[in-house]
Amino acid sequence: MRTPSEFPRRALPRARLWAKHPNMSAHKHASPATQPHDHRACVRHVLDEADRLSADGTVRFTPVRRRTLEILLESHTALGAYDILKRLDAEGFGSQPPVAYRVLDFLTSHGFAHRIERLNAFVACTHPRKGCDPAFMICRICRTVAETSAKPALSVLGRSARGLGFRIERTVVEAMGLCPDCSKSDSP
Amino acid sequence: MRTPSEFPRRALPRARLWAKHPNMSAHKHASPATQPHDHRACVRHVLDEADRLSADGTVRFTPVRRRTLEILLESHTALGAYDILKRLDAEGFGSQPPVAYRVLDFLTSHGFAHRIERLNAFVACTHPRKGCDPAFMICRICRTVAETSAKPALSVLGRSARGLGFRIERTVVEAMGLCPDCSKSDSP
DNA sequence: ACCATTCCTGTTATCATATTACATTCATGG
DNA sequence: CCATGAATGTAATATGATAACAGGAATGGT
Repeated sequence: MRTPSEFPRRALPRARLWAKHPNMSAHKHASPATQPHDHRACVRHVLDEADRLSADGTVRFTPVRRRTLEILLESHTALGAYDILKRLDAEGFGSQPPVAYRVLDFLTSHGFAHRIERLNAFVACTHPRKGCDPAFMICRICRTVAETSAKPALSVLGRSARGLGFRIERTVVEAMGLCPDCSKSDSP
Repeated sequence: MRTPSEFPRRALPRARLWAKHPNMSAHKHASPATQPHDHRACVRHVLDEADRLSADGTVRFTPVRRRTLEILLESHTALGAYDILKRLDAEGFGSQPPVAYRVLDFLTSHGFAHRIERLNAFVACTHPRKGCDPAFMICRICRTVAETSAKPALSVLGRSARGLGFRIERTVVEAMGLCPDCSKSDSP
């Protein structure tokens, strides 16, 4: 196994990599994936947030973790765990499935990424914060994923759940269909 | 390969097994899975519907198909494709994955069963009819699945989709949590 | 500075879920 | 009675996910 010092993948000083006690604060939503936007700013925005949280909390953004987030952020499309694993392996990280799954578990449980159940795949969260109750629109052609809020939909569902005595802990809302671009090419 | 005549699994006369041109009609919802109900009636209700559709339409309810539906109907819990396959194999049907996946594909595409994305598993639909836009409440302990309508939630989501130029074709709404029973045992 | 603890990373092996490709059977309709 | 297409069957393989365990690195106490 190689030593971490062989992987100076990022410009950040080591000290900023390790931190504790996160305090995720809400902020304005980023532009949705399907809308034209300044993607470099969009990426920087998320990474800055990650660094900020790293700097003040229990969230430890290690090299693999941060690199994986960067990979996910390259596009707003869903990537499978093995796609990510291939990338990480090629860059000198571990080559075995648990490497990818552990990182993805970290990212999703801290709100930096979401799992798309329908695709068994993952996307970066473009507005990382707690309790974001996301709903996704997934393009069945290009796998682009646009994230919106499921809050209004969930309030309706919650009422129905209470009627049944069911206690909801988490809800998956995923709409499959065509993004604006693919919608044009697929049919009039 | 054994001949079909070796498998007189059902009491129905052969003639009723094959039919064409379905005409699924809506009817009242069955009692939700988490509520106490007459399950024998609940099962009969669905199978009668299947037979009725078999009798007048393109829907061909072959032995494996009908048997699989019966298996799914035994409980309101989600079964994996391989669980079902094991059962079918034991009863003399094929033993390879495509057997199960094809049947499940038939059942889901005709509205007799639903795929639960979160569990990679399947449940019988207790009120088979077209365009039912289901939402599910899934117990994370006993895997019981209660089906309700996602219509109200979807109308909200649809508005958001139109705003993004996204064309929704199908929506997955799955709430994970605790059913009334497991809710009691898990915590006060 | 040293050690203990804990978290993180890595490995091998295995399991679970799903599909492709192709052969055979059977109901149906000419 | 045969042609056709749908349904069923098989083997082989792809894809997704976890269990179990070993070594390394940061942290905290002394």
